[in-house]
Amino acid sequence: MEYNFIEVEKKWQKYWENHQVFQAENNSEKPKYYVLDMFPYPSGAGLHVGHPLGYIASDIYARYKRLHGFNVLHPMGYDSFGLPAEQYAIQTGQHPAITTMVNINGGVDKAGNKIPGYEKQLKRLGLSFDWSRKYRTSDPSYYRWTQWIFIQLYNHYFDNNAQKARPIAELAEIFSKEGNLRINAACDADTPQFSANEWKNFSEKRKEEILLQYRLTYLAETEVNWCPELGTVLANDEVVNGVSERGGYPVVRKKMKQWSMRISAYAERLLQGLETIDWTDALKDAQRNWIGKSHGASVNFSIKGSDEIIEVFTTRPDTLFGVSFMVLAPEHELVREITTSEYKEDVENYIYETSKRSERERMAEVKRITGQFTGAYAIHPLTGDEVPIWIGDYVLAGYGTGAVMAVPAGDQRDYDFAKHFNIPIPNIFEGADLSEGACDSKEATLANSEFLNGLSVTESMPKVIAKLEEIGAGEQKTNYRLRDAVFSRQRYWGEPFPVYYADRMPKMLPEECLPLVLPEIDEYLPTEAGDPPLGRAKNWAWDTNKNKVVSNDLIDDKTVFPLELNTMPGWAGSSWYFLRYMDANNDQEFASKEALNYWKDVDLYLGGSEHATGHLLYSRFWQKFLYDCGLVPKDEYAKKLINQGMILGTSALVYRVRGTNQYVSNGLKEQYETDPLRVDVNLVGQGDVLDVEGLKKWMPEFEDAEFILEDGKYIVGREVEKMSKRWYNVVNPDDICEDYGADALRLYEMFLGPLEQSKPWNTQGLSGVSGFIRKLWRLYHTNEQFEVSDAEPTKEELKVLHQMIKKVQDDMDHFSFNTSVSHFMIAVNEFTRMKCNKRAILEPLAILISPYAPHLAEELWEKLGHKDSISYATFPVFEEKYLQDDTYSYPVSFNGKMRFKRELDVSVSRDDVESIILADEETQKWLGGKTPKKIIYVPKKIINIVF
RNA sequence: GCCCAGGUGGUGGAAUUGGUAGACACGCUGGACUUAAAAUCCAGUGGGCAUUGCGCCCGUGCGGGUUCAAGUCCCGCCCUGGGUACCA
Repeated sequence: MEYNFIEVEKKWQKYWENHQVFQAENNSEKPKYYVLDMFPYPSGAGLHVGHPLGYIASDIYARYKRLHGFNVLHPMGYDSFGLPAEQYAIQTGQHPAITTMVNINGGVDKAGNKIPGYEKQLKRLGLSFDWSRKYRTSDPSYYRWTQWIFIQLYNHYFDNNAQKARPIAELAEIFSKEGNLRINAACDADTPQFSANEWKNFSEKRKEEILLQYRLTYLAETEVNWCPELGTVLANDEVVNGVSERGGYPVVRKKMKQWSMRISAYAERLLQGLETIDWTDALKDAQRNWIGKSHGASVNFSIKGSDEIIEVFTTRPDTLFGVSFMVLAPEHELVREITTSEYKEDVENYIYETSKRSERERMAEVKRITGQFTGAYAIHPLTGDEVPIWIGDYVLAGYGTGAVMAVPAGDQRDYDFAKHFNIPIPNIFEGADLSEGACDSKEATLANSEFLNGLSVTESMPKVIAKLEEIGAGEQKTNYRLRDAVFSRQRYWGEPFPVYYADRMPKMLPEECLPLVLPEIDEYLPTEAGDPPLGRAKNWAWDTNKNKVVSNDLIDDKTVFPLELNTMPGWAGSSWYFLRYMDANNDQEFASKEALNYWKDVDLYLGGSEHATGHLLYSRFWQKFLYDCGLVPKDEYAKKLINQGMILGTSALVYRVRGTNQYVSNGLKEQYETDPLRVDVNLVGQGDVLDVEGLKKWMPEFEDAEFILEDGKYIVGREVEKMSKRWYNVVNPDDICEDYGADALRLYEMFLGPLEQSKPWNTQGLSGVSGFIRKLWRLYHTNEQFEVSDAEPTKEELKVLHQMIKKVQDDMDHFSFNTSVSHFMIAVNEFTRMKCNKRAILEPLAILISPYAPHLAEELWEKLGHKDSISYATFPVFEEKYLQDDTYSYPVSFNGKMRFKRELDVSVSRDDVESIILADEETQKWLGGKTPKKIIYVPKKIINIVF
């Protein structure tokens, strides 16, 4: 009886579902283990073979942990709010909720395309998810808590001294006692200073405005990335190379009133926290760079004829005597104030020109130097010299203070600017040649710098900072690149903010009124007035008496107020989803204290590295905030994180002879002038042979094609590139499950190579694991009948078994799934050779392999006479004694080159080894009469003779 | 430019602390079975020289070095992939 994977896989998937085999317990005596996959967005295109790589790896680990007696939480759900479903809604009018449902459960889209259904595809892979904890971020029962967390953020501020969040009510208390002069809290840059008395005399609205400048989520006029094509703002991590990450549309800078998250307050904690978690260095580095901590000084320059001062941040305060001009960002708030009438027009023109240029244009023209003198002068704090103030777009409004002290001698950008505008370049370094460029060496010695002359960079830093502090013109300062994250999206398919506006000030809905459910609208587009799509909702007002959503007609701004029209960004729901899995069906809290304290954190988190500076930073921030509020037990939520690599496609190329409809086989293409064209990889069989008839039917353009064959076959060219529909190189896991089975797919994806590496997919390779599965099956069968013997295993058989146990265990510790698969093959080859069908070997073998090929293992387990699922069997215990050999086959090397082997007793002494080896005929041959200088003997490793 | 990861047969990769380079597979070649093909099984397969037998020489991106011994460690380069970019 050959192994029928189709039937067996169906049988066990049904069994697991019916018996809820993988349901995790929230109160268990067993130790917990939480294995999490990154939240997928269920797209209509469905899975390709690259997607399940991480799911398979995490599933193997989860199953492995169950075999070791852990209570394993291994959940799955959907990050279902987001742009693609909404873009589809704009095009077709289909509600994004329906699109999302179809994408998850399968069906047919508006254009009649068959949608495979994300969940069906996942279930076919035999993944041991606890489906009872499944949810979608677009479920009101889920986003109710996203809204709730938003309110908590709104109700807190960040105490810089304590480095933690505190209730905003405490802050108001402090203000009424001592104003804000002494408080050290994270706030907007333009927060005014006031005394207790001033505070008391502020109107209620003014007080609210000021508190808003401290809240961890706040409404403020900010410079945002506006994407006109998508009709929404985007966060920094959603903008890649000046265009939107999704769609690649241009992004421009724009000032808008938006909700923001004060993530910058947590910059230091986010940085420090990295030290405590086991994530890859690449990922930690990416986060460190994004946070961008730098040490330096803030220096205040007064302005000639003005009370205003310009504060700059510099990492090189030692070069202060080299300042020959200042540059402000065009958006800097003081620009208009300080510009002299003479330069007003030029400055206005410059600001206008800059604002027109998109981020992308600015980046593309990095080499273009632009700027404009303002006519104003700053006063150098140490020399008293007058320093001209310029504006230039190489200074970014969002970093530091949006102003720099320019030291052309020490900074290449300042140097280029000075050269371009003929500004003097005073040399402040001993013996530096400034004819070609700035001297940015940290080894330089200072000159022309008064009390710093002759000092090195490191020596002068503290001196100059001390001086600045002494005269009150500056201080030591640490700066972070990390900026607050814009949290509003002018979109429909996202969480509504639980916010209404009274007298244009935001007010939170009462917590008990959540969720605020997304309203129905007629079209998923902005309103004619330019308001976000929610502006189309007819019932989108909040009645503060009835505590419910009512018709807009009832708005009176006394008891009925308009609701917020923006929605939350895609990352809102994914910033805390890992907590919800702990208690997914709780309708009283986001998760119960008991559940949170039992599961605590994620033990293993698997996902792609593309989330390094987005999701993985935001979610750490929310976790830290919730931790500060005492709502979660850990301030880092994922102990260990692994980034799985990408599986690349292997595109198939045909070569069209230029100007004809003839296609020439790969081996002959050099004889013609050809253009390569990509064709569907599914038309290519063994040996890269193209199914010519299939190609003719595939697309009309090939219908009348002629083919120049080699050896009667058309051989395609191959190219490795990203798996993508447009390259026709997408391989669907459903097809693989159909042809080879899910177990074969699981084994093969792991066998392909190290988890973290990118590697190309090649369907041909599947025959290897497929053959292995059959071979394994045959071990348990004789003459097509299941048959195992109860005979005692031999020493040799036990050795192979225990070698495998050890290997699998070690590999698991290092997440080297690929080498385990190789080792299964080796062991099965060995047992086949030994004709071993003993229960004492085959039972543990089935358990060892069950995380990788669970369907096959369950079937064998049942045949072995077990009533329960193999998922909760006990992992075989490794015993060293079976590996111990009496002899070892030593490689004997001469000057490091291996020449022959000799079997020696492991207990033999060094002296004996030397005399045995020297007496050997082969040794004498290799020595050729010379005397050995030295004999290296490493027990159970090597013998090396040096001569 | 900066940061990170990587470079081993025709291909994917193995060699976990320096100790037999190329495990395990794919592919390819030859053979068996078959009318034939597929499937299956067996053998060979890093390159070169020799194949009359032993065998020998060269080989882990390149050039140096440390060591009895280097794919592995150190120094200097080259290349590929990813991230990031006027960050003061």
